[in-house]
Amino acid sequence: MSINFKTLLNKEQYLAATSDAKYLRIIAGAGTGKTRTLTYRLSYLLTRGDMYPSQIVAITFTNKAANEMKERTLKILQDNNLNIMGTPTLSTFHSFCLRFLRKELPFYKKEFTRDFSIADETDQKDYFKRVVDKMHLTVDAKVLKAVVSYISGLKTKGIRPIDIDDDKNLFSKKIGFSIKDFYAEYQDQLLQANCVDFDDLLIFTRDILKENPEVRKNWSSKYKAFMIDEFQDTNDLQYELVKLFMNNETELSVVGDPDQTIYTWRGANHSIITDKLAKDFKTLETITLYNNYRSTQAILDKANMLIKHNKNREEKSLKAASGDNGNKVDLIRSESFKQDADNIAHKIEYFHSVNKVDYSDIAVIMRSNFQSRIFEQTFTKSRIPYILYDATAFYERFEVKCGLSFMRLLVNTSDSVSFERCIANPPLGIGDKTLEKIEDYCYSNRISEMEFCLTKLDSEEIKLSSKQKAGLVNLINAYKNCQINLSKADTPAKFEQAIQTYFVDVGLFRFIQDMDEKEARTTYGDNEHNRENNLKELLVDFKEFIERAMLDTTSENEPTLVDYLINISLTSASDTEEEKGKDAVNVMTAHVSKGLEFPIVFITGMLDGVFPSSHAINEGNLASIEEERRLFYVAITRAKKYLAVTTYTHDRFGDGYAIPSMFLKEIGFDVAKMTFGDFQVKNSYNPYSRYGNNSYYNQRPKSAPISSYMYPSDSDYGSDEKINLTPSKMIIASKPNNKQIIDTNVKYEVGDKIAHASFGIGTVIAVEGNKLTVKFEDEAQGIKKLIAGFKAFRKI
DNA sequence: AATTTTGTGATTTTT
DNA sequence: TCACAAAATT
Repeated sequence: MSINFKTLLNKEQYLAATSDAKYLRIIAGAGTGKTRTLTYRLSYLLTRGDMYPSQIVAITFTNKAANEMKERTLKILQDNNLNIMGTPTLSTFHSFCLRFLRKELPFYKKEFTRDFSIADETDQKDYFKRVVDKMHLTVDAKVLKAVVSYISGLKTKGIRPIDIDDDKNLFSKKIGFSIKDFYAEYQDQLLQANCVDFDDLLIFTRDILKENPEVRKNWSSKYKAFMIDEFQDTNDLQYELVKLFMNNETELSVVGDPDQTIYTWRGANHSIITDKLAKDFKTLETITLYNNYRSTQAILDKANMLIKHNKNREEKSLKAASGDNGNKVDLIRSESFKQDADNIAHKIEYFHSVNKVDYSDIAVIMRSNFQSRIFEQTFTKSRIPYILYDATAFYERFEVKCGLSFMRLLVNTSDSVSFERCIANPPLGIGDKTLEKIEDYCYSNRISEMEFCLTKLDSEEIKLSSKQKAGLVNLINAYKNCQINLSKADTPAKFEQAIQTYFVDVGLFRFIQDMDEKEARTTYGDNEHNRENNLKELLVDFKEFIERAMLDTTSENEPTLVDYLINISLTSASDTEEEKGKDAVNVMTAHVSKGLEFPIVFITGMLDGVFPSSHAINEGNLASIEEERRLFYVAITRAKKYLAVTTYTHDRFGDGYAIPSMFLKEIGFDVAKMTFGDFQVKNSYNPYSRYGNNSYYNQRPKSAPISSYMYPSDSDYGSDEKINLTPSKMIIASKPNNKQIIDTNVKYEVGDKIAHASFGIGTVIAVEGNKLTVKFEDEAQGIKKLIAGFKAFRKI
């Protein structure tokens, strides 16, 4: 049996999936079946038979996308009765580099051990604060914020402290101290803590590959093909990395859509896909997918209308393959953000009860996370189940972070930020002053804070009150006890038990329970044991990880706490895999929505200063607005059958009068004609003024009845309008057992006939060791080189 | 005097 | 939810 690519894909998709071009660029507009093409391309490469699965790398934007592609590809293979030996690597750039560094970092940067931790955003802030202290600087919050964002800007570009010329640096002059020294001190702090941040994962990988030709040679020969998804959001550093991991033999295929570049603030550079790639790889072949299978023409019309306003782009417009115009796109207007949420809830209920639409087929997309709160409240009140794709992910929550800090301390004693968190929550009576003393002592004696506690607590070198000392003694006893328990643990339950005992012993559980109680008294008490439950959830999550790791037969190593901590540090908002069967409305930001699709989509809060964001408006340049426009474009193109955009007349604090987003006018909702009582909305955005002349910052009518600010309504939510919907269900792939035994016993000779999964019947025309040259009966396939022993083909 | 608790006001997007 | 300043506690 073989995969019949031709019947499963359209012409362009087929050409893209089965192309043998060494360098391939696939330009795929929204909804053109990009993921489908990519998974089939991966299946093609896996079964072509000239490389091992382990020699193929597919890079995706999120871990979730990676898992999804893995499942879908395995399903394709399974459906076609194909087995492969081993698995390809599917991961993000960051995870891929992490894998590299876990092997190489301790050898090339000797200060690090294999058990280094990864600093997330919160940790980074703490490290930056330490730098301020260490350098005896007095900087206010604003300046510090500017410094942090300046450094993170440098880091995404791959610029290190040594690359900075301080004399020429204008930023250093502006802030009055050396940014180079500050940045260098930050890196030193991380190094002391045996810790790397997200950007370091990429920078260190690049440096090691660049500085050590033998490492590069070794790693680049490991892989024969790279596939990169969402290539329009790749930055220069990531592109440099790809090239470093490639050699002259390596195949490269990339997929992207320049109109969906939404991460320029993180260095994404879409000229890589539009120009650079063709310059670096002369034989680059390009295939464009233009048939949109996702949305109705009414929705695509809006998307096309919108994106036309971007000057810096190549003309391209989306066409519905179905030819179906579909339902018109609605504009829903309300008086306030509360009413907006009510209206959306109302409409969702209508779809659910009248049109029998599953909640899970509905998405609410917003610009920023702060907009989510009202939907949580409203949906809870209206008993609409929902899943929030939260940026402050589970692992970022205070109580979870505390728990994780205690866990991190177990594997990395140098992690000083975790140490700080541990002695502050629950408080041990050690504050800034005492901590500073301990840190100074540790710094001059070149030991970590935890080592100090474990070995020097009785040495009287630092005066501690009896209470402080008792607290630390209790901590180290629990700590040592936990380490013993962990080393003895051989079942998931015992792993969990060890950590739970630890949490109880250090007083974390008691502390978190007290917090819950206090909060229950001050708030409306809708979340009585929230924090405690989250902490318990962390334990369960850990247990499940160990369980999965123990069942995973592909890994040779025993699962450890280190693996768990490393694994979760790269898990992001879009990765939160809620219970799959749960029928719930999906609430998320436009960024998170990238790559997803839903039959029904509401885009909420189309207001000046919300979408486009006030930041983009304040930056006052065309590029920022164009990026917001692309972001809105991404949001619109998520919708399959029905789309509504919403706006309201009062801003989110309820005290000012909001101006509708400029984008509404651009998609044909003529806001210029809509009056706000005594003034008319003109242009909401003026690229030459810092605060756009008509933005809501400086134009608020002082007093007028709210109702006079209502728009004339053209969208009758809840009416008997007929919506034609055919809810489509995502097919969830089951996990096949992919452990296969390579069949090396079969010997091939010239003249042997073989049957290949993708190419059909062929004849062996040459044998060289385990490499076969096969001529296929299908003229289009021609002659291919295959490796004997692959399950992709067999002797007949 | 050092530390912890309490109140207040502001918040882009994420690997 | 989080940071920061002021008040309360040890």
